Amino acid sequence: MARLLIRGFEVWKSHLDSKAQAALIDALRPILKAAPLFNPSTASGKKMSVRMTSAGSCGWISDTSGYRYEPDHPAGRPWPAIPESILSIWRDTSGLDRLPDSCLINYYGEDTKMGLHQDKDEADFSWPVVSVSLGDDALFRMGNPTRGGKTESLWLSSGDVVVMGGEARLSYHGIDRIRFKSSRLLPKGGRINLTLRVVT
DNA sequence: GAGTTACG
DNA sequence: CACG
Repeated sequence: MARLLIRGFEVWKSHLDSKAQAALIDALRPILKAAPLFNPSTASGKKMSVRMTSAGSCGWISDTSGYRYEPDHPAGRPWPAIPESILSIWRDTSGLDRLPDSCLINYYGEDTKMGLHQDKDEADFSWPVVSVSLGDDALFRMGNPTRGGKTESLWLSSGDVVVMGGEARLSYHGIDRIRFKSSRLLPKGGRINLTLRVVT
């Protein structure tokens, strides 16, 4: 549907219809079984409210040792492969031949928030980051490449895709609020965000 | 350091 | 009292 450009963030509203969204949830089920969600902490030892896991050749990890990409789930097994249905969202929205190495899977519950941050643990910032929203609505905040200054917020809903490339690739962004049970995609409520990245 | 809160 |  509509494509908005806000501070360099490319927002594809309603990119995925409800059938495609349901198919993605089905594709995620075996991944979450093989690589269960875990509750990370920041480098300073504070618990994050989001729960996460990954698919792909590497996954983003945060613990008291710091932020990095690892080839294995904390339990020791390699991350599951990224399903074709997810790779095809990357192709459609990025238009690139190169595929992402990593798909971070974040689960947001009723009170989960994600503070303003940059995605900067990747080797080459010329590749965009693609973010897929599934489930409950989320208030997304978009800032600037440096801390401070004005920000703009936008409600993201299930099926929306955000592409962070170019001037927005290193821009601060975060999630301020979840409208719990605003969507019926996940019967128990909550939001799943998929973040696709070229890491290496 | 992807956290939390105060404050205008 | 919601927002930045």
